[in-house]
Amino acid sequence: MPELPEVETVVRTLEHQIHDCGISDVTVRLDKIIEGDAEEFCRNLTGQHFRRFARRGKYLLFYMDDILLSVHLRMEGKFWLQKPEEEMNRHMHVLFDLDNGMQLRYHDTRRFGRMQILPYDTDLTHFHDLGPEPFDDAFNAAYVHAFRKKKHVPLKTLLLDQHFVAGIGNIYADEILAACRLRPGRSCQRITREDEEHIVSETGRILKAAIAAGGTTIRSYTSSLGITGLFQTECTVHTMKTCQRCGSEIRMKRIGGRSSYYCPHCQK
DNA sequence: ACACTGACCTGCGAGC
DNA sequence: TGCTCGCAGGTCAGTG
Repeated sequence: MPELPEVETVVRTLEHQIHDCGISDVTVRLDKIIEGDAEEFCRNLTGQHFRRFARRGKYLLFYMDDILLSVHLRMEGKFWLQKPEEEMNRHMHVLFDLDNGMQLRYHDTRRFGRMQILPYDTDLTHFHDLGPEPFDDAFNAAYVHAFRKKKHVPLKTLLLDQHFVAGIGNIYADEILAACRLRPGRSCQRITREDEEHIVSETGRILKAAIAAGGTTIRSYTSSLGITGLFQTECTVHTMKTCQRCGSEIRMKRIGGRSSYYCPHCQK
């Protein structure tokens, strides 16, 4: 369940670990992970180097010598940097042999993740029709106002809409709404200008704090091989039993098919 | 045109 | 103990 902060953590960790590493061979063990032809994918990547590391929404972006590799981890995708002789399991679907003797392994129990080769100069502004990055100036109260006025959905659904803003997932959507004291089921038609400003500021504040928390684990990663996020660090409502602010019992309701946690006392 | 639902997948834990 | 069932959730195709 990697959301923006975890993807950012993975990007930074990999940049630290495999910057400028070359790919000597690629093995695809599960074709469906690859968008397009798997053999062509392997051919295109062989001989390329990991030159630059970036993120757009929940997409990992690896700029190679003259192509772009985009990876979406979806729910359970993870990268492992291991020695080729280390034990393999049935969930390791794509293997990148590196010229430093290590192997970068893509692990995904639920097989939802996807990888794609794109032109180096792919326009990221309209990439997968993603909305603005949460830290971009384009994500401001006026933008929230204009977007939400066209929609008739609960606030939770609005925050999860990647066309609205890129990178928020189920956990942070709940946390942002708790910080704004807004119920996830509240219609996005029925909020104030002040609420719009809160949504912008709390989104930025919470995601930045989460990235900073993810950053602390990067250090522990240097001694470990798995690259996963932490992100259950500072939840106030999501999967909690009682509200951290008032002690009320947290309620769970399904909104837009997702479980949504909120405090009935603090959130209106 | 918009909003909603189910499919994609596997592993895990609750309940019988 | 061993089975079934529901849940976990990001995204998109399909439906109303």
